Amino acid sequence: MTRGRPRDATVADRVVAVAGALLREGGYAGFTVDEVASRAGVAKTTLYRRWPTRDHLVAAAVATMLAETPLRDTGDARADLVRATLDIAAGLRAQTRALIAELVAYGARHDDLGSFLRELWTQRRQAASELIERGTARGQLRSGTDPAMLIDALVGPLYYRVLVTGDPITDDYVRAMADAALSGVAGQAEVPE
Amino acid sequence: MTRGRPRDATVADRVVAVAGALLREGGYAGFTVDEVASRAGVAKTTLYRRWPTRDHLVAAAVATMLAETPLRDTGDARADLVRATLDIAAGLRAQTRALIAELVAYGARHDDLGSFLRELWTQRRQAASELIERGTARGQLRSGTDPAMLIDALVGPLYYRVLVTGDPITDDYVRAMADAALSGVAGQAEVPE
Amino acid sequence: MTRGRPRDATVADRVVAVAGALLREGGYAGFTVDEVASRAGVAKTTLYRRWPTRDHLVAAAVATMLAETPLRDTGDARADLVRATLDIAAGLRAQTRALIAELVAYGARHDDLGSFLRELWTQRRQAASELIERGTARGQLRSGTDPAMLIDALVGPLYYRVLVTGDPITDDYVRAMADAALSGVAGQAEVPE
Amino acid sequence: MTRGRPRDATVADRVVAVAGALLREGGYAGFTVDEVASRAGVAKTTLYRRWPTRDHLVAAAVATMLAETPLRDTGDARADLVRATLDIAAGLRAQTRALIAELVAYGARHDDLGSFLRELWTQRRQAASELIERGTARGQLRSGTDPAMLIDALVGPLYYRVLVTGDPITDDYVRAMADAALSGVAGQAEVPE
DNA sequence: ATCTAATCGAGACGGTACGTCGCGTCTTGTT
DNA sequence: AACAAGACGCGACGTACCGTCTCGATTAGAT
Repeated sequence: MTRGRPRDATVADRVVAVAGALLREGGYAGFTVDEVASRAGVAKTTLYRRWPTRDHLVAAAVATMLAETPLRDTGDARADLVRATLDIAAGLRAQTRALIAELVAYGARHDDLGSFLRELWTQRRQAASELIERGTARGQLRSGTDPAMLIDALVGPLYYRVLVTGDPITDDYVRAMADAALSGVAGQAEVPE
Repeated sequence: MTRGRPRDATVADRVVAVAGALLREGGYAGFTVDEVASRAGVAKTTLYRRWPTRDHLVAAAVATMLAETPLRDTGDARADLVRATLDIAAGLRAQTRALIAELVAYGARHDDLGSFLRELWTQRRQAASELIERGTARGQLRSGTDPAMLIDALVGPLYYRVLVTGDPITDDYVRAMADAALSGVAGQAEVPE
Repeated sequence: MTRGRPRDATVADRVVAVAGALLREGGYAGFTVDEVASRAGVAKTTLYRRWPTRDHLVAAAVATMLAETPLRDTGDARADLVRATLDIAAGLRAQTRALIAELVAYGARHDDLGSFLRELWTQRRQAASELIERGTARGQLRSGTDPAMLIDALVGPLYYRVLVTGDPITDDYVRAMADAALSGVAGQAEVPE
Repeated sequence: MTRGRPRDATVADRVVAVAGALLREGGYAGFTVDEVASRAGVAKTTLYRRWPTRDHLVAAAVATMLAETPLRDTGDARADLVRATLDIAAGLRAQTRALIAELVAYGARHDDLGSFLRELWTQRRQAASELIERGTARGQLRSGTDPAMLIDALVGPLYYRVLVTGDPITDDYVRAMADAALSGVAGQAEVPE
């Protein structure tokens, strides 16, 4: 029973695309509502009708930028985890350090964006946790392995390097780190090359 | 080339103190250059003579907030490392998540700040590296341990939790993680970079 | 090309009124854009959208302060001219010397203001010129009278006293001066320019 | 019994020269104490020791800029006055309109500069007055001529054109105006070509 | 076919902070 | 003492962005 002019469905797509581009170009600081509106050929009013705040818009843009890297369960938990870690590393390398850092920062400060991002990450961790548990059940990982800790051990160093030290994350580094984590946290099995 | 009136040494201290206080009170958003200047009893001009940007000032304030956690070498490398990691965890817990994240973000975006911060962190990592090497020489850590990787494995998960997931960092968590890292990474062969 | 929200017509009036008041109170020095905005209940942004510079605003204010002295043509050109000159003198006396001088100074320095003001003055001179020509046609002024020179002779000394010497302009002075000009200049042949 | 280092006599000259140059370049607005000091190779302190205010410095600079055009008494009062008026017109043409206007404006606003300038002008008017009185005594000007009014009639239109209308001041204009003034204010004698 | 109501583009508006500029004072070491 | 150098307090300037508002012009479903 809705009346009046219907919303233009193309607006959201255009805006989010522009927003993402701006974020990549100039980071959070170079991201201006006016600029987004202008580039997307959209009035600010229209924009604020959909996203109540600049940060909401940022969140929307980021969500589409963080493409889901699917987590496959091939039956070999170790190989799958290494594979997934390599994917994450590749994703981190693809983005600007600055953008990731700023997202983290603003996520920490603004609850809107923060809870949104945390939920996004939680989803992925959940999938990984289940994969780990299946691996543990199959005896591929040491029994008693805490999934959360294993994930931290695998992914933590990557974010640490990206955000804090700025050191590069080579695939070799990722493999070595993953092997160590899987031996240390996950068990004593010899490390397969 | 005479010097002119020397800079008032007390200014920096006062300003940084006030800036830190403001940051703790209201975070990045509640941090105003005018307010800092006014509370510190300093002209904005004077302030901008030392820190060219609001962000530089923020960084300076946060840098002093990250208190030096001394790294002791008692002869027991494992125990010292666990101790140091616990200290770092305590330091992270003491700060607001947001502040650390924002500091990281500035460092990523602004090169001068970034190199300043990276150097700050590099210093600490250097000290830890030497401790690890001495421990390896004493046979307390597996030979061939790559210090950088060990440090990443110890500290990375902490920052990851603080910055990304927001999960709490209990001492038990730190100990478990450290044990895993020391068994896992400490036994790995050097990783070519 | 639609128009967007129309400008609030009351803004200009309020602002100019406040600006004039401030000028009268404290002169050019006591005139602050912030203060004008605040007293007029207007954002500084709005203010700068109309007047690109403090000086433009000052000019606008002063321009409205120079009230239109209507020039009547009663049929007696001599009497009308003396009357008008007395009115101008009264207007000059009413203003602060400084304001008029500053207005003139801005006009001299900034071309946009200058042409604006010059046009304003030209309008009045035009009306006076026509009156003079009608008077000449009626034989009340010597034939061949150059209107521009007559006006200069009538008004010039007034501005000179106000701006340069600071001597007072009594009505007697104005009358004597006008008589002299009307006998002297009004009888001169046209001056080639 | 003065002790200590004597003042550097060359300072004043250098400073005033630089100040004058700056005034001519950018007018009152483009005149900065810091810039003067820097260009003159002088410390601001030194500068403020001599001129307590920016305006005092401006006044000093202007004083040297307004070169005295000597007023000669050849025995022919009419010719001498026309000659002097032409000199003044030439002087006005030589300066930037803007600078003259600004001097007038700031003279009107700031008493320091104002009284200084007024005294400067008064001196000249005094000389002219005496010349007029001698001319009157010699019967070359109508008896009862008010010197002040005659001067106003001669010079007023010039300043008016320069400051207000912006119209040019040709020598023909000056002569015609002077003749008219001398006939109107000074007497009925026929106008010599 | 018209009425009606929501949407859209455009841009003005209030607000808050930013970083800059100039003035006149001060505090050094030097001559 | 006077000087060069330059830090300092102060106050205003003009700009940038945010989120709200008020317009006129669309654009469809309801009447």
